[in-house]
Amino acid sequence: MIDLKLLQKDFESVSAKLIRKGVDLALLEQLKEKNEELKQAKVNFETLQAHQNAMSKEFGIYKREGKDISELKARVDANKIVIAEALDIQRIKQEELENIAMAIPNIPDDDVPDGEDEDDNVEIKKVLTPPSFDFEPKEHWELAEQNGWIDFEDGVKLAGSRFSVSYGMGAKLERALINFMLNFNAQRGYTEVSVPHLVNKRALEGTGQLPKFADDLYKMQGLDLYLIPTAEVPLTNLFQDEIIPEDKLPIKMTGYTSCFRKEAGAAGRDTRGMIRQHQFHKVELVSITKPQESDKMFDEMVSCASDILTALKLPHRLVTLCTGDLGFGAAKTVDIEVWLPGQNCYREISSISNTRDFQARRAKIRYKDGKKNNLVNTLNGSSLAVGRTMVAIMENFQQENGDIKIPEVLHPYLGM
RNA sequence: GGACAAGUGGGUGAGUGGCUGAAACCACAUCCCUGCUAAGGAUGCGUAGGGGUAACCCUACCGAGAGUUCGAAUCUCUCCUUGUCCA
Repeated sequence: MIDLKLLQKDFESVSAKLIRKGVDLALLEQLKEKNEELKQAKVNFETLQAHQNAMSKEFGIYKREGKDISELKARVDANKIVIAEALDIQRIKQEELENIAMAIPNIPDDDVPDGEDEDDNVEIKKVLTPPSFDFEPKEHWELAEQNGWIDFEDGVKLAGSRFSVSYGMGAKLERALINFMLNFNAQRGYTEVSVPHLVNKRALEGTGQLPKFADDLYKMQGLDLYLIPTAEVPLTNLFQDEIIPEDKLPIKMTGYTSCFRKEAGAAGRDTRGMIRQHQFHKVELVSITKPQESDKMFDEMVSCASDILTALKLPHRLVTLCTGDLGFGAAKTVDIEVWLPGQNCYREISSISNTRDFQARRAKIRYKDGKKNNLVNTLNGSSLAVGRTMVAIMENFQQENGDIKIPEVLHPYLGM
């Protein structure tokens, strides 16, 4: 959630920044107005309540002194009705405000480039050179089927389209990649955490998936439980409502989970293969820092993800997302795109975001800054999406006969 | 799944209707004192929101929500969590 105080105080600059991200000015003006109205309603209610409390105190004194209370009671009773009304108004205002505020995205950082969509993202650098082939490189689904690694039909049989089943070396490679990535992250100081794959509504509100993106989530029927779309949700919400001692910061976590996404609105995109699945494996990084340290942490996380690809000898590039492509909760995002020879293009394999205090405000994650409690900054990033890493390995290391060379760093994990 | 019990501030823990935002102790912070030795003393110490230049004042919060009452940590109901016993 954005800082309503800041919006109130500095409407011009906050709204200008949000307009860059495509937020309607009228909506922001409405938000500001609602905020004022709520404040008014609160002051009104609290004044009445204070009056009521004072009278109730008198009551005690009257009783002790044996005085007649009927006149006082009449006054108190009358006030009660007024209070109830004032409280109702306050509640309605509160609800109206929240409905708007929870749907406003994060304020983009000043150095985020303007743009409409992914075409306007800005490349930071390329790492490693894409391989050249003296034959026509195949796409991963062809290689996956030819090697017997992945069966897409079996996924359909069990669940439906956009599910797949891995076999033999395909399944082993998944497991090897997860282990390799977790160990890699651990070496960089990230504590491995194993979390539930189901979370409640509060957690999803905390990280910003709800209320706005309910259609992308799988919900358990009749229960307040959702399948997680990313480990970012449970990892970040581990600290929901917590006041973290200053010396515990920064907190660096890594975790592997399956991720579940309905992919609503993605119809027709990447329907073949395993680029876009309803269920996929991902190793995630989540960090919690003081505000002044989050930029440094952000760079560190980008490097961590990039270095994993380098260790796997996979060519990739780093791009800064433009305002139009930036996610709901992110102030800044760097995507890592891996080279896919079969598709002859770079495709997203990791996304690292600094949400600043956007999630912290929603999830009430704070730290003690000397005497005061301050909101922390939360960051998250994939390191990496396992399925897409498999795709990259297949396409980059394919031989003319369809065989695939396994990257050396994975050999120990595969008993090779 | 059933029965019973419990859920209070960083921790332990008191508190069964008003003088309790909450005793006491511990921890913590600042200051003071001191050669009789892991000492003593003073003060401070929850969170969120709002008002005031400020001293300060107001509102809410004792697992969550609803209710009774002029007034609830304290009574009632529902839910959640934990513990113990049973299946």
